[in-house]
Amino acid sequence: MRFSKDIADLCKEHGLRLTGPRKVIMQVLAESTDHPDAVELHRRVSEISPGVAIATVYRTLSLLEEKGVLEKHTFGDGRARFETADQDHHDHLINVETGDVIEFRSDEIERLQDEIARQHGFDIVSHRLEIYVRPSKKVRKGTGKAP
Amino acid sequence: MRFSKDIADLCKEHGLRLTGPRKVIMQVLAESTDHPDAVELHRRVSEISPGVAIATVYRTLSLLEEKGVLEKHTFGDGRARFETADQDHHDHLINVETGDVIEFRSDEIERLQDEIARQHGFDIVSHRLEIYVRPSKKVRKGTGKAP
DNA sequence: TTAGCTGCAAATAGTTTGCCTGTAG
DNA sequence: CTACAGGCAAACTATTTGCAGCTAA
Repeated sequence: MRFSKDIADLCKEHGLRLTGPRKVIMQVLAESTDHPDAVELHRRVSEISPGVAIATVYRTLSLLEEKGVLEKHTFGDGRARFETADQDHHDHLINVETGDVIEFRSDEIERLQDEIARQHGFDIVSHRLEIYVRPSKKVRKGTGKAP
Repeated sequence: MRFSKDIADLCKEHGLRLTGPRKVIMQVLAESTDHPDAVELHRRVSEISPGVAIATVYRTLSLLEEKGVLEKHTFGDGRARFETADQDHHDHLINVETGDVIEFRSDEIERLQDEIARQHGFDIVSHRLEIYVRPSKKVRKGTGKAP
């Protein structure tokens, strides 16, 4: 997960104090390649800095969401997951067998959504498209997914 | 919300006993035009039959979901909402100002999703598309949405 | 009769909050 | 110095479960 700028700068820009817990939490987020939920994030943070309370993780996450730095997602399983909001918009492909989340983007789908909203007399505020998938049964060379 | 068949038949078909609480819960579901969550459903059920426990509502809902009669949705707000699974597939347009949920379907979007999954070497298990919208600012006759 | 239901209350899981101490700026 | 943060534990919300009595088939 990549932040648009340096952690210190991000805090400064949004009027947040650069504290120890915050540094660690944002550091762990920055180094995550997946979409961890708050509990998992806290677990990772605790490995580096055992004293950090999970309440602090939640407070930091909602603060960052409020500031528009992070986006919250809920992939159907009750828990909230986060990712940086500064990058290009994308949707998600969720592998139901492994839980892996793959990002993708389709301008054509975006355009169709816009059209549908307009047809109903609405403007789009945001949207969420999640495709739950499993590896294709058909053997095809190049998937790199040998069982 | 319309069930594919009579409540009694549905129960029989899935080997479920047609009990008082179940009758009321399914009745209320059948008469709902919105997508109530378990707590709201329990509230409505209680108006008709005050003794029904919310645990029974949850148990009935997950039982019906398990049997494929209902589909569970989570529109970002922690709570699970349900709708009948027998009808044609559709996606949701959520009016963020009123909370109203409007159903729609776009074969073209469906087709594109399929294409994307295939490109990544996956088969679609299911998907979820939610477009969060607000009434268009542009005045257009015929929307029937006078503020 | 009896496996399947139910109500009740207690248990979970995820998340939020109050309070009082700690510290970045 | 002091307003913002953090730790801790209690509070909350949504949902699940154990148990003992009830009932549809």
